[in-house]
Amino acid sequence: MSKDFSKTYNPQEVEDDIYKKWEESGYFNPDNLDGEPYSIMMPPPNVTGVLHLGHAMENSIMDIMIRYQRMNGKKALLLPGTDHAAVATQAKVEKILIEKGIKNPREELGRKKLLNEIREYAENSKSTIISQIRKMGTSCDWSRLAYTFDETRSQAVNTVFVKMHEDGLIYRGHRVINWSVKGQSTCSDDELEHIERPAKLYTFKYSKDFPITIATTRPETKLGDTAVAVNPDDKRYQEFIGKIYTVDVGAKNPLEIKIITDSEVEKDFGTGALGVTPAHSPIDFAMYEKQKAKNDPIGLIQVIDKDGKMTAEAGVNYQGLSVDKAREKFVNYLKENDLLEKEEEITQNVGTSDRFGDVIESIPMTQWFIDVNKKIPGKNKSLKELMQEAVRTGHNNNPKQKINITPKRFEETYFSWIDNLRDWCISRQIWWGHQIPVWYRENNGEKEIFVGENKPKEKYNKVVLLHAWGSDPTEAFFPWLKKELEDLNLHVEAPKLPNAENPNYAEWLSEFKKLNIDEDTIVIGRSLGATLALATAQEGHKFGKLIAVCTPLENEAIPDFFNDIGEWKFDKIKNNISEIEVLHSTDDPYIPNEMSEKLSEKLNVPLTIVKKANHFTGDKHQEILDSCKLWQQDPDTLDTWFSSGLWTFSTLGWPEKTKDFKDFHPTNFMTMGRDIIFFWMARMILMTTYTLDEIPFKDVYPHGMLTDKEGNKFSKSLGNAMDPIDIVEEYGADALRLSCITGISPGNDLKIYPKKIESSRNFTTKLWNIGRYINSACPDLQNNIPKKYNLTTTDKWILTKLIEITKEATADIEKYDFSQASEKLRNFTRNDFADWYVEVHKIEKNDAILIYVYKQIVKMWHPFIPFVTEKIWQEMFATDKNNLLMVEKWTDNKTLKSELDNPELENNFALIQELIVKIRNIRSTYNVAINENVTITLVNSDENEEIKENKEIIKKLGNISEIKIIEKDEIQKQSASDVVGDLKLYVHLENVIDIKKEKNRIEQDLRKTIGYQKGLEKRLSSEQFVSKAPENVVNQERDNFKKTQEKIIKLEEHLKNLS
RNA sequence: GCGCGUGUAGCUCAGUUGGUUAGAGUGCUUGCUCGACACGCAAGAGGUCUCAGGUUCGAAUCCCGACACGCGCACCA
Repeated sequence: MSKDFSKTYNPQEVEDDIYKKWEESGYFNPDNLDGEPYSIMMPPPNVTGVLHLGHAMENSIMDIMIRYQRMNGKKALLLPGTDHAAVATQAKVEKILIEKGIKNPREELGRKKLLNEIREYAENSKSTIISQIRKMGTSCDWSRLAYTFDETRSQAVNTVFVKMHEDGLIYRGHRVINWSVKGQSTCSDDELEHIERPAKLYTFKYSKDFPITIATTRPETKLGDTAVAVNPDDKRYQEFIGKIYTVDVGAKNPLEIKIITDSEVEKDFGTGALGVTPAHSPIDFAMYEKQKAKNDPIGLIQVIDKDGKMTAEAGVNYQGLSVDKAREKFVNYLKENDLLEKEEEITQNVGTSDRFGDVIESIPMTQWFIDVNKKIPGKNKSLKELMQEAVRTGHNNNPKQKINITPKRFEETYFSWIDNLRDWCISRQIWWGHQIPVWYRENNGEKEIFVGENKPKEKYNKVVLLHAWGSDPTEAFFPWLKKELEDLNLHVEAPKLPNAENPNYAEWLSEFKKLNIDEDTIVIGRSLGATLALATAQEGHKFGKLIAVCTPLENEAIPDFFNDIGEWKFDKIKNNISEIEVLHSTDDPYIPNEMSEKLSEKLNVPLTIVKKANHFTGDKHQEILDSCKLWQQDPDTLDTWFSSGLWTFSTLGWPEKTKDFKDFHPTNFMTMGRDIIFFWMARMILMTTYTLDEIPFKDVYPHGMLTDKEGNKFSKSLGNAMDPIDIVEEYGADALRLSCITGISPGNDLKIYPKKIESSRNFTTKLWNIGRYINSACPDLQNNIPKKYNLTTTDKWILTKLIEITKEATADIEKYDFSQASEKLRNFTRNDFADWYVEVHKIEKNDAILIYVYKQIVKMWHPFIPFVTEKIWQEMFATDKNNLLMVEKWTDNKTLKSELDNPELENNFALIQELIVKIRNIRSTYNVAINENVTITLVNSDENEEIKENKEIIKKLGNISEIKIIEKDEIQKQSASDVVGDLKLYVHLENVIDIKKEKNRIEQDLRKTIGYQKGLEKRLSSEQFVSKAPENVVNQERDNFKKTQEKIIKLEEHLKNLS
């Protein structure tokens, strides 16, 4: 095998090849693995751009788990995917378009074009994300790649929506919702970001003779007040309760203010009375509903509209004003009328939209909601209760279906969130997302509604738009219409008929015949366009429906045209067109009303008069669309978390009954940013327990956020953003991965900075270089430990440690303590194996043990730093080119012990180590150069066998030329001395010994030792300690005392001899 | 306001059920090319474990309080 060991490991040169090799092996795909299934669904990154460091951490965590499980013989699946991220992506693309100069993308582009723009952006982003995930070495199964907005996932969304609707859990309701004026959409309670800002609190009366003073920070909303609420126990206001006062504050109508009670009102805050504005405050709206339930209703007046402007209800003085202007004006009104009592500066928390950044307005609207409190049919449990149960006792109280959250404290956070949870508003007015699977149509004045997984079948599926006078229908004829119709997924043709000046019937007819018009077609024609359609029907051309708008049957200006049509035969027309509607616009400047009247009369169909069918205005008029009698899908889209909530099972092909679903659900492990516990984790639990009657995952690990060294979150605006790919390119993916998990503790933030990454990189190089040494020092790398072998002290020591560390690292990974695991492995690899065992190997040359331990180390490191370990494996240990480390067996403690087959491992190496360190210390103190010969004398009174056995090691590592061992202590002149366990050490330093320095050194040691001994003495002389502390502790301390005593004697002796 | 987390070496963090003289990485000092590694090796300095109280024979660890920082939640009109 070729050995490719460069001096430093170059990740840039090997990572891509290694990843390719893994991918081609097929082992990313669990279908090619055996064993028990183990699954993790990757939290799908938003297609709003590129991955950031947080994703790198998430990928590291998941990949450690999946590689570890794969090496443990599991059928391991890490399923990758991306999230269309509804509002986030649309907001992002709109921002880009605005920067490009498109002022109002929604209006200027329309639904279809804007969606195309977003789609294009999303696709780009997706492919970037995928390549980034590859770069990080994540071993996910690309053959199962999913996207929240693809066909399969959309099917799951619709299926769940319909099921919830059937169960009455999804309803359409008119309620106060959170409205972003800037985004022109609702948002859920969780999408609000509360920010603190200074505000003014105004205390005032509605009118001079109104008996109660109230306070508010939003005076302009007071134009919509319908009640004043006081605490039922408040003595001050008893006499007013139930009374209605009519006040005129300048709104359209005088306000009818009813005095009501509500225990939520705090007596001690402000005046203890609260002006109730049901339309513009969720709390006030709740009061409105409570009053309604009590059969003591209060009014609801909407004074702010969707654009953040005052409505007509607010009165002529306010209508059309912005909220801020109206506030100013209203406060002025109060001042002028001497109604304002107080004006105070306070700080206030306002909810802002987390995506659009503007202050959220509370507005009453009809929206779709998920009822979290209603009992699910057949369950006697609400969605809230399902969510609680899964984490508290297990789904259906089954402990095996219990979700464990690491760290545990997040369980409380989760429960308190559920306690405060209100019905979830799921409809959004943005376009990028799953359109709500509800269709409406107008049928004979009746609104029909259809809720289903797929669009109901249309009667007609094609539309042809015809205009007159050679105009381009897409420009002159209702410019919006083509777009609207196409948005309904219809095939639309809009041909321009020739010869504008003098329309020629024969010519038009031949053009008409080229069109693909049949019984599935609706023809919408205005003026001569419609006339032409009638004429062709008369000639025998059959089609589905004609909507004739302002249609002339004769025209003096172009007699030839009508002459060529000939005599109208209305019976024939009616036979060939299955449905006809006649519309006339009141302000069409060209076609007189009578024409349409005549047509409707002749055809015996009603004439519909519409406003503004003027082809020059482009104003929408719903009548034409309604006339098509098409199913129109609810234009709203679903909250993005609706689809994310289905992620653990929609990714497995549900609602199809797939094998994947059977094998891999519930998933074993899930991780996500701590910040989306509510958004996502909670929603997955809700959706999955409801839909599948099982939990989505067994263990969930919400991780903290990555920050820079100062603890700031990474962000573009702060300018501290680090691109994970830049890091991969500079330091390698392994270094990035290792940095992302060293120092994490569950749920806490983690600081990451270049020095840390460098340090991780240095470690991977270290691991590589150990391999490089072994590769050059050991002739046979396939050398296995022989059946019979004699272990030296060092062998025993390193194997004992290996067993210990294997046990601990395994346990740490099992409990998701990745940092602990890697830290232990790092210390073992560097401080024990490299610094000591490898050095000893240079003397003892026990290749088999060296290789064995190294192999285990490389295996254990693989989940953390897969590239360098795989490369080492390929260079050193792979038995053939298909042998990959990624599917080698993770060695657990049990197999390790049986492989070693040596029960008598023990640790006697510590003494040797200490001795060597002391020798080095003395050498260093006296600046003894390496090439200078130094000899030592050891007083080995207790005949420590290890010393004799390991003389060579002491010599080599301590750089000693000779060791003399004596049994009885004799004063060694011209030497430095120390005490190591039972041993006394003399380092002979004939020419360099400095009595003063040596005295200092010993005295310092002595001082420390005596201090320690005194502490021991105190403890041991305390009767309390001796009688109450456990025996083993007391004995240990006694033993320590004895040893310390001996050490002190030796040190004192030496000190005496020095003087 | 309520809740949670954190506070240990200059910096970033470990520290198991309380039990010797509190550890690692990094930085710092000193010395080094000894069979791989200067992205390295060796030796060393560096800590009132935020503060105050309590429980205990014994506290970085458990309890109570204070302070600082961070985060989450909240309807103070």
